[in-house]
Amino acid sequence: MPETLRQILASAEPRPAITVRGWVRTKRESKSCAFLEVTDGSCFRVLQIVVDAALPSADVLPSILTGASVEVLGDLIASPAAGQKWELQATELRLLGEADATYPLQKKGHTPEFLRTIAHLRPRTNLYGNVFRVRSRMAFAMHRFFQERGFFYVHTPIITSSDCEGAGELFRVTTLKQGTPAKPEDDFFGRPTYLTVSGQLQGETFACALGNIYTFGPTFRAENSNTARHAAEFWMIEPEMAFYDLFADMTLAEENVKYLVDAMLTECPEELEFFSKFVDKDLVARLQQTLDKPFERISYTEAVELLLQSGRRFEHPVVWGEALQTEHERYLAEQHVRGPVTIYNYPKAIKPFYMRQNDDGKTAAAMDLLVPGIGEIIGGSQREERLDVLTAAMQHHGLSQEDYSWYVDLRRYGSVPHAGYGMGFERLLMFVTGVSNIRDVIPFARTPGHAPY
RNA sequence: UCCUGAGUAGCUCAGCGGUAGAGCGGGUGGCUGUUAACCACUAGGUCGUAGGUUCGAACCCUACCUCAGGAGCCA
Repeated sequence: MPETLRQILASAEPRPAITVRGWVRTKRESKSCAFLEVTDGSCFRVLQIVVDAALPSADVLPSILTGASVEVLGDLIASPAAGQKWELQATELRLLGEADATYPLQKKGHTPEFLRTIAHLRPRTNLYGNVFRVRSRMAFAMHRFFQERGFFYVHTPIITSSDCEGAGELFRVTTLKQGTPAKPEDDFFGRPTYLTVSGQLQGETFACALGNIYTFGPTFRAENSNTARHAAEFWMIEPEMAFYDLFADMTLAEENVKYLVDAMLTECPEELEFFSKFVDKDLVARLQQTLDKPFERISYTEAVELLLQSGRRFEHPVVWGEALQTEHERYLAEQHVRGPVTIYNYPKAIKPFYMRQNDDGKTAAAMDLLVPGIGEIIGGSQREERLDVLTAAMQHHGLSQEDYSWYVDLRRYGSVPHAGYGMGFERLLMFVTGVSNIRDVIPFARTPGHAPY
C-alpha cells in the first residue's frame, strides 16, 4: 500500500529513497531549484519538495501548476530552512495528472461562497480539508460514545409512511408517473411514502426491546428554510432510552456533547488550531470552557421570567405559552449564561403529541440544548408512556389511531417510561469547528433550489 | 416565504452619469533555498439578465435571476 504523507511527516529520522504522491498546492521557482508544496489529503500539513534545476526530470516543471498531481521519488531530509521540519530532496519527478490554468483554486484565499460553487474541488483547500477530516473523526467518536455505554445502533428506515409530527414538511417518495391520475394504492408501496424526518418513533420501538439504542443517519426536511443553520438533507443522532426520565435524558445529552468536544480537542488538535486561527479566534477557549462546568438548566417558565426581567427590548414579545424566538434563545445562551444551556418543561400546547405531559397539566417534559452562536443543537423529551394520555393527545392533535396503532401498541404491551433526543450532527460540527454556515460542513449541501451534484 | 444588501477579468475588489481599472492567478523573461517568494513585461471584459430614463448608463429607474446577512420553521 502507498504510504501517506501523514505517516511520512511523522518520521523520526531522515529516510532515503521514498515515494510521495499527491497534489501540488504551490510552486516557487528560482534559477537553481524549484519548491513544490504537496499534499495528499491525509493530514493538514504539506510536504515541501525541492527540485534541483539540474535534475533530468525537472523539465516537467513548466507543466506542473497548482492542482497538478505528481509522484516524487527522493530523500526525506531535515529542512535547512525555517518553516518545516522535513523536506523531500527529489531524485525523480513525475507528472501524473496535469491541471491547467483554468484550475479554480489559487494560492490565495477564496470566499466560502465561491468555493460552494465548486463543491467537487473545495475539499482540496485547507479549510474544507480540515472540516471534512474532523467530520469523519467526529462521526466515529459519536459511535464510540454510544457503543462504550452499551447502546445499540439501530438502522431506522429512510423511506417511511409515518410523519413524526412537529418535525416539518416531508419529501414525497413515489414511482407514480407525473400527470397521470393514480390512487395512492397504485404506488410502489401501496400507500404514500416519504423520506424520513426522524427515526424517533421507530427508535422507540427498539428502545422498548433492546433498552438503550441510537440512530445515526440522514434526515430530510422539505421546509423552504434559507438560513445558515438549515439544510434539506442532514444527519441526525437520535438516542432513545428505556427507563430514562427527562433529567436522565438531559444528563446524557450533556455528556454526549462534552464527550465529542473533548474527543475532537484531543484527536484533531491541528485542525482545531487552524480553525482558531482563521475561522473563529475564541474557538479552542470556548470549547475548553464547555468542558469545565455543568451545563445550566433553566425551565421554560424561569426562562420567560428571565427574559421579562432582562430589561431588553425584544422584537418578538415574551409571552408564557409562546415558543421562544431566536433572539430569546440567543439572549439566554450568549448573554445570560454565556455557554450551553438546557431549557426544559415547555408549554405542552406548542409541543408534539408524543411528549409526556407534566403533572401541572400545562407543560410537557421537553428539553432543548442551546449553544452560543448556533442555538438549538439538541431537542428531546420524555415520551408519553400512559396509554390513555397518549391516545387523548393524539385525538387532540387530530391524528388517526389506525396509522399509529403500532406506536400505541408500545403503551399497550409492557409500557415503560422512556426518553430520547435528536442531535443535529452538522450543528455540533459547526460548534466544534467554528464554521458559521451549515453548507460548509456538508460535503454536498442540499438547500432549497440547490442540489447540483 | 419575508426584510436588507450585493452581483464589474478565472478569483478578490475599486470605479457610482462622460475613453473599463488594480492585486492575485495565467504567459514570457530575470533572480544563489523559497515559505500566499520577489522584480519586469504581457494577454485577459456582452460591467448578472431584460426593459426603461438620458445627447450619453457599469453608475439612475423597473422587473426578473443568483448570492449573502437577518427573520420565520426546526436539528
